[in-house]
Amino acid sequence: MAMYRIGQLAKLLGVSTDTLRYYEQQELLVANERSAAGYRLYDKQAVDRLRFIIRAKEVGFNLKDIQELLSIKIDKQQYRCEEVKTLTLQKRDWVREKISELSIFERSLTLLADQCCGGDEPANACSILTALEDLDDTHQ
Amino acid sequence: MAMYRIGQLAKLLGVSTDTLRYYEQQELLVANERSAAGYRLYDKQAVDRLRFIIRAKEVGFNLKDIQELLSIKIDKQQYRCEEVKTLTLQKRDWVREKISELSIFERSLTLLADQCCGGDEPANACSILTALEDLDDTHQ
DNA sequence: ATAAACCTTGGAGTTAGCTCCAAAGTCAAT
DNA sequence: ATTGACTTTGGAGCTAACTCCAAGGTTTAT
Repeated sequence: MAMYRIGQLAKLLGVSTDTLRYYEQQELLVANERSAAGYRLYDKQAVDRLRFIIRAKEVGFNLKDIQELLSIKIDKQQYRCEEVKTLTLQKRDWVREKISELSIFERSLTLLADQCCGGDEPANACSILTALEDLDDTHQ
Repeated sequence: MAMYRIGQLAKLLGVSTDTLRYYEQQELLVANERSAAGYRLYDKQAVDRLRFIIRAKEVGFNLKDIQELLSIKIDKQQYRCEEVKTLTLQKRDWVREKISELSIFERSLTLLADQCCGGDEPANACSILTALEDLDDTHQ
């Protein structure tokens, strides 16, 4: 069976060797074997597992979420579809919350920028600074 | 002139005393005076400055941005409206970028959740896990 | 034989914005 | 006189996900 050393696996999936060692420390991906010299050796299954981790990150899960997903994935019998869906929906809700926080920023900043002449003159009466100084209505 | 001690100012604007000391260390808000015993004393101007900081945070500026805004605010003659507007627009663009990154997460997670039955049965063939395992089409 | 490229470990550093702590000094009220 | 609330400082710790480093051992190619 073809085994990968850490650098080969890293290159294959486009992560750093440091990241792989970090994932091992976090118990996300432990090398299944060591060579005589103590080198980490990864098999095909480990490649798949890392691919899973990377995909899960791409859709927005953090490493803690991914740990949970992995333990479900390993012992699917013991878990229900519902749990996986709940995790997914919880993460989606969290993402939605972040988006709406940022949208408030976006609106406020746009409003500020729109009010500002942006001209060459000194910022003495810059409407942005004024809005941030005074009792403001930015949030309405 | 009414001077505030750190705890009073903190309470007045709803931040912690630790935060105020941190802002001092970051040179955002330095107490203009010290009492005989070495207590920080803040005047009305400091209150305004803190209010400015809080408002700027509310619309999405980080402390580094705020430092820049403050130095413009202090010496308005030396700066132009354009610079303030540019800062504001840059921050808005950054916020927009974050939003669109999160929107990709949101779409992917929604797609995954929609495909999943979410039922009581074991997660053996859970469509979410499968999508993350296999060469996937989540991003299309 | 030796250089280049690879691997090991443990631990420190990064970013942002705080938050918490201990030991000590100060102030107001009882 | 003493309690309790307040303040000071310096420094450590927190979160997340790495990233970097040093000192050493291994493998591979020439």
